[in-house]
Amino acid sequence: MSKTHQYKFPRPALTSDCVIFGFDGGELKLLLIEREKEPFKNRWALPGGFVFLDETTEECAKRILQEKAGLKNVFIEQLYTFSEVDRDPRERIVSVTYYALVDKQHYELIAGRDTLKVEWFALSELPKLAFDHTKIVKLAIQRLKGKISYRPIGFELLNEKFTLSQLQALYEAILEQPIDKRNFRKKILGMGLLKALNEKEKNVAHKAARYYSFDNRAYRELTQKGFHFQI
Amino acid sequence: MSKTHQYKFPRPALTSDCVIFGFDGGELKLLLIEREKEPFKNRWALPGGFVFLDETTEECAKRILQEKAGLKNVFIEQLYTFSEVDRDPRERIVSVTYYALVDKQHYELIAGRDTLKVEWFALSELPKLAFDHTKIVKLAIQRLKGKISYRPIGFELLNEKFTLSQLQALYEAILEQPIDKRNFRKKILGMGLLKALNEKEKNVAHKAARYYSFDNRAYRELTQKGFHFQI
DNA sequence: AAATTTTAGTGTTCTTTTTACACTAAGTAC
DNA sequence: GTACTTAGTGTAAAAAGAACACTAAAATTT
Repeated sequence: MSKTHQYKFPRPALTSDCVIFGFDGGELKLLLIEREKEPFKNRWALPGGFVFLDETTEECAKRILQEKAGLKNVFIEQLYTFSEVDRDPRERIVSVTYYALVDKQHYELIAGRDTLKVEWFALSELPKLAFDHTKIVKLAIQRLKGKISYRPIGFELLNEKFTLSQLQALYEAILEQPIDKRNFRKKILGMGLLKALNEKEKNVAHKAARYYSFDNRAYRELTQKGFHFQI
Repeated sequence: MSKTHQYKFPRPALTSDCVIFGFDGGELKLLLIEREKEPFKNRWALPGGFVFLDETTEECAKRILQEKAGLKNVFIEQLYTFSEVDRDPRERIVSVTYYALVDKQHYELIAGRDTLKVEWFALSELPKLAFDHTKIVKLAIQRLKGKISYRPIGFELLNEKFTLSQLQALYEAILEQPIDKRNFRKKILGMGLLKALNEKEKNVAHKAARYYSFDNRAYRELTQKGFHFQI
């Protein structure tokens, strides 16, 4: 990359912010960090940071997830780019935002390693957020709600093996509406995307449910044949 | 905005590029401009330009549409942010892309006003594009194809008044599949989103079709009541 | 060890939506 | 006024979605 053609325009700074979703079996949660510095010192915020010259915005988002929340190998997808001129009081900052879906249980312990204060908040009990982060979160929720029905991304929020009841509870939490158990099972099993495992729940005070896992390979094959996931 | 907190990181340049869709009654078209300078001199490209400090990326995209293609008051929506490190051979450039839907007929004359060479290309006959613009176009087509069915954005590609056959032809072109005439009419009229005008086609060598217009007000009201557009 | 509590797991009927399909009407060109 | 072309219309069959209630199995309590 030669410097000879460098553009002279003053440039907005470029950051990446992440909306991190988790699911605890009953409710959707968001991972937030507490800001240590001004502006918005001590306010909760989305983890974010500046995009370096040698990384894509997605790589940046993944780096931030790792550095600020201890999350690794996580599903992320671009959400939207926010560019309001006054979104940061210090200077012009454009943010390419991502949303991440993580298996909360799997990461709970790792999340504390960094020195920052990191906490899960129920969507219904979000604190006031720094910058325009509330707006970003709202869009992320809307996107997740829209996408969960026609793309099999919900599995990213669950353990690799899960029961059908857990899966249903997840859909009910995200869509914010009850789903008929029999119809749900009929539909999801009818797609042929779930592998029934020879394993059941243990130490539950009721009939133990069978575990299933998402069959990624089958999904790819079906998709090629024109199949469309739809809950 | 004080300069005291300015970040020292070297910054990617930020641009905005626009994928402009038009419809000529039979086929989807794309508006491209020919590059006057290196790199990719004389190659066709998406209109684009640098984001200034005092404008959002969306305002930038609208400015570019106006400056480079003579388009004004156009429907645009953010597509995706492309940030591959090597997408421009000169230096690191991140591009926030938009797609625009325009009534091609309405703008045909104005488009030539700028000094740049500007031309409509059928999607099936796109030339080799500069930079990663082919990738951007592919994503835009995919997005349009996905969105046209559940958001009433197709009307942006038609004149304010249109016949049902024109509307159907548009859907068939975008979805790349034939649609049954009677079922299409039943569905679209059943939504109550079209105002039947007291006006018919003129100078056509066959039965003249009635004109309709999209009823934006009805759409907003229905949407509030939980209605979901769906073709 | 019997009874209680709790969630897992299963089919059928009715309703709604989607699909498939063919003829008459109205305008212009010749 | 005949030919040509596209507009405009309804019904029946198939598929998908919605509504609904009981038995099975595990741990806990009595």
